[in-house]
Amino acid sequence: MAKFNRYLITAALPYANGPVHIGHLAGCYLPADIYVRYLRAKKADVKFIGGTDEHGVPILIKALKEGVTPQDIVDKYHKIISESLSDMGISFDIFSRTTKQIHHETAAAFFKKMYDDGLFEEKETEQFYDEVAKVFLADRYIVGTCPKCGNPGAYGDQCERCGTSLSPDDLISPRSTLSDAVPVKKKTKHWYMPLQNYEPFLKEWLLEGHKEWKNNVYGQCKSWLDSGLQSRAMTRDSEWGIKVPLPDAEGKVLYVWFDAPIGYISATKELTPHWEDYWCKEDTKLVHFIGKDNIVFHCIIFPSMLKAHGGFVLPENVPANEFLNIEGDKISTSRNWAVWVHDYVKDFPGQEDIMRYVLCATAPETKDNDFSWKDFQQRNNSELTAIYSNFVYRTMVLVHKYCNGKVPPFHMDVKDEVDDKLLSDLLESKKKIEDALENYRFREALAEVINVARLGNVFLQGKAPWTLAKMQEENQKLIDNCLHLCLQLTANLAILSNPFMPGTSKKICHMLKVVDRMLEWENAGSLKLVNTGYPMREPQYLFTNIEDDKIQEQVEKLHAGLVKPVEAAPAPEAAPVKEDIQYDDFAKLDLRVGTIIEAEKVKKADKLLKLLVDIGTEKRTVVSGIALHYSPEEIIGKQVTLVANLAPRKMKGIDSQGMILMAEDAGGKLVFVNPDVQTAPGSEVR
RNA sequence: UGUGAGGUAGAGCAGUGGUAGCUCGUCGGGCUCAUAACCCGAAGGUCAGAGGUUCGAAUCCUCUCCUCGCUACCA
Repeated sequence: MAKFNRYLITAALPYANGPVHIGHLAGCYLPADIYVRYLRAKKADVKFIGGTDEHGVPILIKALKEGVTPQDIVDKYHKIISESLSDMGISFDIFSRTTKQIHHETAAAFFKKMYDDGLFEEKETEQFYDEVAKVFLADRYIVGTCPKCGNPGAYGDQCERCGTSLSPDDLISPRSTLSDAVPVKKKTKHWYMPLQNYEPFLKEWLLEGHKEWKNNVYGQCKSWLDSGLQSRAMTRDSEWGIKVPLPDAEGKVLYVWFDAPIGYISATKELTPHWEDYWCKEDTKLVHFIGKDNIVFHCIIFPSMLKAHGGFVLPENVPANEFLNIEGDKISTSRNWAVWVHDYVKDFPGQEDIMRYVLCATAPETKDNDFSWKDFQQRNNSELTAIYSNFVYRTMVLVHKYCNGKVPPFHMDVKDEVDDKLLSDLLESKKKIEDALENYRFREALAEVINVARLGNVFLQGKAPWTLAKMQEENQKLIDNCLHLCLQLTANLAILSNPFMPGTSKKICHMLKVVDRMLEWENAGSLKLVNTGYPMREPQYLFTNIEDDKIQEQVEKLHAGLVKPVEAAPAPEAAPVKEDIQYDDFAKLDLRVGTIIEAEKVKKADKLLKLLVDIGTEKRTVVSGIALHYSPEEIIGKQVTLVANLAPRKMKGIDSQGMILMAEDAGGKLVFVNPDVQTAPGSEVR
């Protein structure tokens, strides 16, 4: 740590088109805040930067749909998001927004510098355009029928049903999601950043220089670099965003992923005139806290931008977390499967520390993790209440009972090895916590904090002052020593848990009547935090048990809020009937009834089943794309209709001798077309 | 399709070649200052599966299975 004289900590800018949920907290805001509070307690020079990301197409679209301006949307969500985060004690030094003037200027200047240095490629391409809504459409905003699986709700970049990567050109009957118009191709010019030019730099800086990064982050970056980078457009056609600062750039804005990370710089500028100390001096440690969805932008693209522009420090680490699930299911804002932060602070006022604790304890640090209300209750009741709060409470009660509510003296003459052990255990825990925090292992650090409370309970149990008190006069010295140490340990707990649960630490300070300055990290491990003879306040509970009904209420609320997916997307009308054919055309088809006698999945193909079909005279091997609708076991013995004279075709190396007829509904569900009753295999269909 | 991360006791995790560990939960005991809280103890695991290297494998190699992500114009 000696290498660095100041810290610049950023947390991903939440996108201002909706509120934040606990997945956001667990993924980046909470770990960032814990890290920052720890650094502040160490009296480090640190700035904690955040803000809302307010540009981009989704905001524009949301505004169009709601009939308001994009500014209305971002104003609304900036307010909700910043209040939610501040309610949870996320202690940004500044929480800015990318629609601010200072950011527009900073981002535009950044772009201009790169442009002037000749670092962009100018390319003209054809993009899809919605002539009704008068906007260019990202692939995502075009829907149509998937050519592979027939899903009528496939997006222009991917079909979510069969997982195929698509381009809008592949879609059958593409439509704009905005206006339903048929997209047309239109020429447009953009500025591309040739990321491939930065490969040598990235390989050396990241792959060679930062092997200590988390597995998930490092692996992801290595995967990108190994497969080779390519040019990426840094501008978009849109009215909502930062205008491209060039003369011939009407209707062009910066790509949100170009402007958003520059938001960290703009916000620092807004915060302090000394912003350059944090961004441009080599002895600054820059750390980006993000969720795993942001890895490439923060580890590949933004560092390349910083390098290209020149004069900026590069991130020292990017400790991205994985995703948090809720009650076993992915968080989904569109289905409203989420625990919203603004709901939590309303339903559990003054109990932010419980959620901070639970989210840190179950944070998805190495893999996706699950949040459940049952777990929330259990951790509160058995860890925070039973171990932590209870230790502090019983200490306070005993001090009031046997020591008149004042810090008892410590008598050196009756000190024993158990007392010494307590101190050495405490120092060891402190070291473990520091080590874990400095290496972004927040779960581990927090577990060790609880362990300190556990040490207290073991100590208290072993000394049993309530037993000593049966002969209080002769044992007073022993009682004093025990409770003196328990009080010092309580004060230590306040320091050690402060980064995680600042509200709780404050409560302890209040009870012990000490000033907040005691919470400075260098005081941890000291046994001189409260002074002999000093009176304490009345005991108070730091945490109380949460009853089943309160948890039940939350679970019900979660399920009640769940929005059922709209059945089969915007159910398109049945496909129009094709043009007439003559009987002879039809007669060319040889359709037979067959019985499936064997079925197995085709390896390395999600959708294919290999079938053996008995058509009386022979048995045919047929590969059919029905694996998503039928399992092999359930179809053996079923009768089907087979196109028997279809030219054989190899699929996945298997010769498919025919095709099974399927009926498909508007939602894309496939069912067999088969005889009404069992019919002899080989029967002709006409 | 390729690729990244992950798969260890009922749950959540640690463990990179040498007797499988921690927390919660469960069960038994102790204590009574404390919020049915605390303390002590026990049960519970063919370390996803198969094969290989090794005196020895959760750990190294190969293959397979499962979960989640990425695959470049969603942010």
